Amino acid sequence: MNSVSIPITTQGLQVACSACNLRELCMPVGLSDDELERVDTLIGARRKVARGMPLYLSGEPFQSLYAIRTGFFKTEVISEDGREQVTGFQMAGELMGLDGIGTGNHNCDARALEDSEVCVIPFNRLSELSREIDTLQHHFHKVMSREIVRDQAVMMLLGTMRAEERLAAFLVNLSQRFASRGYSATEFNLRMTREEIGSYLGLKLETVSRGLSRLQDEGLLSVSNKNIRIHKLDDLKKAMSPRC
Amino acid sequence: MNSVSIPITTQGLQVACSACNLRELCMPVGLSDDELERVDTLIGARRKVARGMPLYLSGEPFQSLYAIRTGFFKTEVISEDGREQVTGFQMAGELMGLDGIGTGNHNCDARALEDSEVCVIPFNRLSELSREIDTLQHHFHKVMSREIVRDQAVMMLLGTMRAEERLAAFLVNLSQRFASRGYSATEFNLRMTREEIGSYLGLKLETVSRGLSRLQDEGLLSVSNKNIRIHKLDDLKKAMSPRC
DNA sequence: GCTGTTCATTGATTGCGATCAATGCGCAAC
DNA sequence: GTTGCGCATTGATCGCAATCAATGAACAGC
Repeated sequence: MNSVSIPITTQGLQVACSACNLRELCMPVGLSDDELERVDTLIGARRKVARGMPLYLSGEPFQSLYAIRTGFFKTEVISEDGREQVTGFQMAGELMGLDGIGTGNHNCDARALEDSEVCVIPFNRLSELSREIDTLQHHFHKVMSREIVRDQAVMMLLGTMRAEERLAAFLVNLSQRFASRGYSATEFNLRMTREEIGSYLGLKLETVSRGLSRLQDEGLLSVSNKNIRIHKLDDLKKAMSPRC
Repeated sequence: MNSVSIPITTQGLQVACSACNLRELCMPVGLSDDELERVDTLIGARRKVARGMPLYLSGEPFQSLYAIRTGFFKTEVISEDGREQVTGFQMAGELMGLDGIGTGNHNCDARALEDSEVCVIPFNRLSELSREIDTLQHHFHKVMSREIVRDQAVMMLLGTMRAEERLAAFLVNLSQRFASRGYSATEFNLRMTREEIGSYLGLKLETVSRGLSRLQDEGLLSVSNKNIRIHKLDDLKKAMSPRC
């Protein structure tokens, strides 16, 4: 039935995009069979990244984008004066490396928070192909635009929200992203430390810890180390707003 | 000598991109004459926006990008619970509206801070043309990527910097952008109110006011209402780092 | 000219989150 | 099992920026 050839890489068996279970997340819909086959040629190789290891580092020459197949990443910016800021947490189906296009070098570090695997997408090939396939071009533009909107939402969070509101917003966001991948919206394991959460949310790790305890005391959720169990998702959403 | 036809719009005389003095800022370099001519056809029309008026509002259908020809804009996000956050200030040569591509609707409000004029770039046309002209495609991708990097820098600012450091970073950034447009790096007029600066930097307007007074007391600059005169640009850059 | 409004500055006080500090838990190495 | 280390929690205190409040300056409209 499926006549698409499955390329083999040194990493092992290659799963073509057309057969990937993350297809709805990273690929545009509405491609013809012919187009799908060409998009399959986009993926240069797979790459495994062990927990704690970098996918790329700031300053490295930018060549490729990366689509996460399995695992969990963080991206962080380190300023000249040594300050670190986690700028995002990425999970399966999400695209990394967009920040490198502008300068030709990566502008942040990307590190695996657990053993992970990514699809390497040579940017040259993507550019070529998106010139030929309208749908792919538009999809790519959408992905970049959504990244900008996401960043603006984080700016709003950092600029206007109080510690507990930030925490609630963070958890609700994670919940939704797990849910859209078919996992439970109400129970999941955090892959990052309190310190990394704090960096992302502009808080100290102690404040994150206290905030989680507080949400637990209010009965909205249970925390056990990295395990989160949300009891009242609606109330948690309300806790994102002031004067809850 | 110049055989490019100059289209006329209802707004008055059209200046073609190829003849625009902002060309280095918004257009890719290295286009052939033929390509330049086609890029000239990108601009649908000009549009004047009076001070205080919106260029677009959140929720409106996204059709076009806008390149600022003259003037000054702010973009702001308004959350469901009514919180406002200024996400950026834009000046001549910069592109607005990228946030609308992802959803097909604008995701923030864009308002003129002074009487301004923009070039309207229908997104459909840009997509088509960037499929034909590699250089244009790559330039557009770079612009989007730089926007992402810029947003990450703001996240760093909001997440890790203290009030006075934020203010210094803000002023240094403005200074550089004025300088790259041929204006003075050390004297300029702010187009935005203290409240708008505060919203952008995650501070209250009083804190902005105090911070400026403090920088003035330290002899780094002079403030007179909206007029800023920087005396020690190097020291101001140092004030962006902790323990100055 | 005066009046009203918006914006900016400055002072006094409060409160949230950072900092400092100590304890406890979980997990890997041996 | 024991040791050691990283991570999380909780308490006490401090400091910066938010808040409250009042005054002053700039500017548009009448």
